[in-house]
Amino acid sequence: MRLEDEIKQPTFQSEAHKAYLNVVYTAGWLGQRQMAAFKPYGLTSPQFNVLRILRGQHPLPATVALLIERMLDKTSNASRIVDKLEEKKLVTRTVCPANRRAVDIRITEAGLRLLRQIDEDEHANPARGSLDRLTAAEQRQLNTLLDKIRA
Amino acid sequence: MRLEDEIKQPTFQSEAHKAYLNVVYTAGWLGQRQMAAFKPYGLTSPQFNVLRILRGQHPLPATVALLIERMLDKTSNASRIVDKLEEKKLVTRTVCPANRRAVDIRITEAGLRLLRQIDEDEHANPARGSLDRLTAAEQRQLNTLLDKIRA
DNA sequence: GCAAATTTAGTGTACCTACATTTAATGTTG
DNA sequence: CAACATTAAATGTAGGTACACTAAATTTGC
Repeated sequence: MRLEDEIKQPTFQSEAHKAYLNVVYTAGWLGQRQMAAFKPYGLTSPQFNVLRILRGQHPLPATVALLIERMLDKTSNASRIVDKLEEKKLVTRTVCPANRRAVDIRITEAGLRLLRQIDEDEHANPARGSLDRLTAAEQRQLNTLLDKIRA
Repeated sequence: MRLEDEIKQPTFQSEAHKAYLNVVYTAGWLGQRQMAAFKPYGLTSPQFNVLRILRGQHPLPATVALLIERMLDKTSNASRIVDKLEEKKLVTRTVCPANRRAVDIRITEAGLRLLRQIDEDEHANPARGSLDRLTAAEQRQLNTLLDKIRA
């Protein structure tokens, strides 16, 4: 759907301004769909993303610093997201023996089971599926353009 | 900068998945820059966006419903954003005489002055300027691709 | 070897989003 | 016109982001 119609704005100052609003609006649009998709599993998007990073490390632990490095949102508060996951018994936290400042965070069996269940549900992530509306060439083009914005 | 490097992930499941992450990551990247740019003026991004909508309506009032319709984030809580702007005397709220359920929201002179000041500062919005790294043709291409994602 | 700097997490506060619920005014309809 | 439904905004609560600050462990440098 055209951005003009979605935010009821018939014209924009410039194509650049429209592109700016379009990136921000589209990310929000995708984010809302992702949030709704994870809700049945009792997870938020940031919680899901942290769990995925931990699965990627498994069976090695991750530290808070490693999570931040790999998260989409660098300023998100990984500590508090891990708090929520720990309350739900999806991760464990233990002081790192080699460096007692750091904390070893590990995904639990329950966490792995939950991710497996989400993976198996084809409808679990309609947000990611939206990208299939683009051809492979268009997806590459989009990646190139976005990388260029952040040059 | 390449997404791979920004989130320290050497490969992705698919080009579609990478494109998905790229849209979300780039929007966050732009959002952080916008937020930092408005900070010196004591505004947050949603507050700025609401002020701009109100200036667009000026001297006519807007209702909360109209703000939501035009905001980038449809589920944001316009009422509470208007609360903050009202505290700062940048907008006024009066019960709409024609429909006493609705509230007429208007930008004040102080609000108009603040927006003028931000407009005049060329460095006020580095986020929007990032889009100038794309050529006009690329900006159009990006808009087309993003609109297609939300088809 | 010890004082100072740095690193690693965690905390406090303000603001925001997501979503359900509430309150009041207005429409609708038998 | 009274009962019910709908509309417009506000509120309550849980979780998240932005950013400054704190506390503890470790590293660095004299």
